[in-house]
Amino acid sequence: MGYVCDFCAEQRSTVYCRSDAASLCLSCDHNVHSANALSRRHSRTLVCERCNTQPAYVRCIDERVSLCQNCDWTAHSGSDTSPAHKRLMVNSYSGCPSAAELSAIWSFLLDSPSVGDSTCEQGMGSMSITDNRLMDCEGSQKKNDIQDASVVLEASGLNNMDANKSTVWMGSQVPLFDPNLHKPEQTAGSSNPALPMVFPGTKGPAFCELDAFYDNFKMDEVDLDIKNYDELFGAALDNTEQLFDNDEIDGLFGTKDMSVSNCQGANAAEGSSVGTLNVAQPACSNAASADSVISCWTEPNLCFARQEHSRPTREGIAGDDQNFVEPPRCPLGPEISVHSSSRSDAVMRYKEKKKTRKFEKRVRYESRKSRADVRRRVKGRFVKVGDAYDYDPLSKTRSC
DNA sequence: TATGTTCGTAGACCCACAGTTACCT
DNA sequence: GCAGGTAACTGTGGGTCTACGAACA
Repeated sequence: MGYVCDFCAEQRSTVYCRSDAASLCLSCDHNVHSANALSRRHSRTLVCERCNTQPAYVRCIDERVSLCQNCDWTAHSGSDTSPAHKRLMVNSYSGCPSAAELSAIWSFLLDSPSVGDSTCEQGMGSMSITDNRLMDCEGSQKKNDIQDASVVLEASGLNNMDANKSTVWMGSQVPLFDPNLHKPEQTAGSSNPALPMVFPGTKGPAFCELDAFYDNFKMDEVDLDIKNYDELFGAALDNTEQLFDNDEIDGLFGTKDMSVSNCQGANAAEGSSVGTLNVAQPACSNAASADSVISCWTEPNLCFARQEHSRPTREGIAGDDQNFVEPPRCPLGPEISVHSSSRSDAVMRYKEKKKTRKFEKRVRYESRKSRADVRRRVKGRFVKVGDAYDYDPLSKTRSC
């Protein structure tokens, strides 16, 4: 990873894809992420213009650079003057946005001197993404690939939003979640309250990411009941368990009153608030930026895949696996305003999955199983060889 | 609000019999 | 101690039955 696109190795990298862990130029970004429905779900954001290896999550207005949290901390926590810099959350996007939509998402780039002469601008211009294509993305996968819609929603949300008014802050404390913004009716300028909220610095409309989250959360492979998380993950997820324990579904989808204040309470032991996440230096030094923390939730594979191999105790997080990012205690806060239809779909999928879930039954003797599989039965009971039967597993027929 | 009925779900049970285990000679 | 014989026990899957809780009148 570096200054050049990881894909073509020619153009300057402009955006960062967490799912691919790659920095791409806009042209390659389009080519790569328009390949299929899954790749369109990848959430991308600007690449940090300082280290060029991490996804940017803030835009320093004064310095006109996009920074990852690490570089942001380095730049704005040390000196006396830089903390006063105005910064904007860098929005991420997914789907196949047009150049105009990208401009809307990152409006601050338009007045950036580094853009006009960069491949970024050229990339935007060279992108052959049309609005029709975008609509195709939406239309053809209206149900299955709702994240494509995030491009439209996110951009429209921003169009209606005064960027400077939305989330400008100063100092080293980064308000990832503004409790005032969590209210569903306050979608930061959105005229449609039904639209999912757009949270600067997080990934698009909450429900899109959550949908993927829910999908990945169905861990039939390990036969997980959510209530078993505590057993499996121990104290590392103790607070997370609080979110889920009351009611698996409602806990997951936030229909219970999971207010920000509750989350803060759950995080009290951690010594950091959620409403204004204190970006502690250790987290930065550990490469566990708030941005990556968010991606941890929105990209569950990243987290749980690791958890499959190692129990994520706090010690383990800090020591054994430096790359492991502990799931945040309550980043679901703003995202609990999941669209009702999305929620019902998710609930339906969950119930369906739960219904068909096979509680792991270990077959100790394969020979017995294979024999039982071919044994004839009467009303489910085994019968002697030669006796009348009503069910033959081999022929799937009934003799009487 | 209390009671009775209906419905859905989860879990126990049954069957034959090959393989395993424990015990005896 | 080793080998062989015997009895008791185990564990397989699909259908059925029963208990229980939720929903409704």
